Amino acid sequence: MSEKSGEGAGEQPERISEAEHAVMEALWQRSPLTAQEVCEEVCGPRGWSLATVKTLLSRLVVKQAVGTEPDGKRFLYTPRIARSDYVGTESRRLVDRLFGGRAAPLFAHLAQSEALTEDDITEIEALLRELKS
Amino acid sequence: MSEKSGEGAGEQPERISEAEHAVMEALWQRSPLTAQEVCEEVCGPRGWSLATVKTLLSRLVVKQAVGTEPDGKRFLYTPRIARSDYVGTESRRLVDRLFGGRAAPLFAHLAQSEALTEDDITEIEALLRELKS
DNA sequence: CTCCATCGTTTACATACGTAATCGACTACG
DNA sequence: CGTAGTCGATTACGTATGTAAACGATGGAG
Repeated sequence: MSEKSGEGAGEQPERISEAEHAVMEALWQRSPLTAQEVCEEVCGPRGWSLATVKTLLSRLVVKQAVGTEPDGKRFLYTPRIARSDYVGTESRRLVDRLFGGRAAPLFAHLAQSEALTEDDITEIEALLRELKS
Repeated sequence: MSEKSGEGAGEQPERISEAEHAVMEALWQRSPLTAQEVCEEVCGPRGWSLATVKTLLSRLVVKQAVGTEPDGKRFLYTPRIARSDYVGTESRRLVDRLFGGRAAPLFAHLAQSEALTEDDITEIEALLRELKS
């Protein structure tokens, strides 16, 4: 029994692609949703057809990123992973890949490239104050 | 003449994949390098063969991310895009995709997920002080 | 001059991703 | 009860990516 059917503990979640992520965002905003409803949220902005959304939803179900609950003849889809977890993983990946795991250089970069607004700075200062207490 | 041969101005650079990025890192560290030398840097850590590195280098040349300079019978490869540009683009993408383009929420997240070390905090404080002057 | 080591290039192939049409089942309407 | 619409599932297909072997040119060793 190498490991296959049991989901055990160390199940590093499968990667969610960019298109799939758009679907996740819709579900994180409001859930459960039907495929139709998800489409109403994302098909317009992305220029997708309902078929595309269905495909993405299936793939997300396979990846265990969303769960289904039968509702009559259709399904209701719900996120199975928290947005904060996803965001955390993705952020970490970037910081690891580009900044050797250190957050300060990322900050420095955003600062230099003027990606930080006045508000950002104010907010970050507040966060820092909070962290020190 | 739709647009094809001329690189004009608005050539948004083609996306660099993760494997390709590892090669770029080697070149950013030291360049120009031969394919062999790049392999010496990355083949070990990633478990790649020289053939793989050659493929990645060619693809990067096509994407205009690295340039070549003949040196006898082989080529010397040099990055054609600055690491800071790449890092900036990738950071921006993440911030846009996950934090609505605002940097502060990213920091809040890193802070909450304990991705910020004491040193990071100290450093960021220093950067903030600098920004305000 | 001949042969081998090496180059870069070409070809290969599996998986992932983006995007969608089609299909079989089922339900609601008439 | 038959039929049209809808649902999830299956199949499709092109490009990107990861990973590498095969190939043809060529330069250096003997």
